[in-house]
Amino acid sequence: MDISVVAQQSGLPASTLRFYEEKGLIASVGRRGLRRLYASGVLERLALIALGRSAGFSLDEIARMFAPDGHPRIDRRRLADKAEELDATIRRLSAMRDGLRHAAVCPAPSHMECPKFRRIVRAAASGAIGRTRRSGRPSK
Amino acid sequence: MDISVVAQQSGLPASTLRFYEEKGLIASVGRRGLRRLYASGVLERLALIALGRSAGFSLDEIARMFAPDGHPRIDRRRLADKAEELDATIRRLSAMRDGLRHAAVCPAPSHMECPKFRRIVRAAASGAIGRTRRSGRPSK
DNA sequence: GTGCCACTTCAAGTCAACTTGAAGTCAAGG
DNA sequence: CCTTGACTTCAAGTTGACTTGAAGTGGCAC
Repeated sequence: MDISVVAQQSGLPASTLRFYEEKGLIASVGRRGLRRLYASGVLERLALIALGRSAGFSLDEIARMFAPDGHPRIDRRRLADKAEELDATIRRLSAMRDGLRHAAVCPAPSHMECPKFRRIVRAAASGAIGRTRRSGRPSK
Repeated sequence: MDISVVAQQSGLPASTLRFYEEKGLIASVGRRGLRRLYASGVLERLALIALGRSAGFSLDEIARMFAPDGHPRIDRRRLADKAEELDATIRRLSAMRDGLRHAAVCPAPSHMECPKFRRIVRAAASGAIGRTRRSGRPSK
């Protein structure tokens, strides 16, 4: 398969595929002239990479999850750890969501006069809610 | 208050406070020589900023939430929207967490032989689980 | 009065995951 | 055979939220 085909099938831009190859995340099976040729298995590989990204692994971490032979060698322990991590994030975000929802309908004239709002402000300040790189689309 | 006091009380490095001031997120009440002096209210302000960050607002978005007079003018609609956004993220991460948990204990000899695992791989690939900037500490 | 050192400014660096641009190559259709 | 344009490489740029470094300043304990 040509890079454009893989791009089309995977939904990733060709530049990303080249970038992933440079990073060792995927490999081409050869060249036709200068042009990369990919085996169809690369699509499953890309799906695994997408999965890892969704789960919050960095590209470097994902790269380390493939054995040198190219087969995924996924440490079950790491998965469980990441699940725990996700769970903590979920709890944090849930608290946040509930706080925002309350603030959105709170009848207090100013947010700072609402005890509930002040409580989540304190929680955020104390780091109980915690510093985070965010999820979701950058909202405008 | 001296910048070092604010740093100490807020847990933020002085460099971050200067950066926030430059961005217009906080303001000093004056100077003693070159040194910034902060009113104690800056701590509440920083708490609000921390809250906004936790909720996934960018610094620019947060800056826009303060009226020119310095008072928070938080649009309830934006809060509700952000809560919705968080909720979507939470659902996504929950699916991910469950998938990871299963994979961590799955008895299949290789992950790719487990139907459940293959299902979440497909979900990730199709973008149903979705692209994201991540939460939580960069794991080593 | 004087020396120390916490403060100051400003430019540049960092990190992750890509994207963009310029300049070059070459397989394939006409 | 020759043009076309999708590919190639490599370097540099992007974004957001800061951090770091160099060089300078001045408040305050002595």
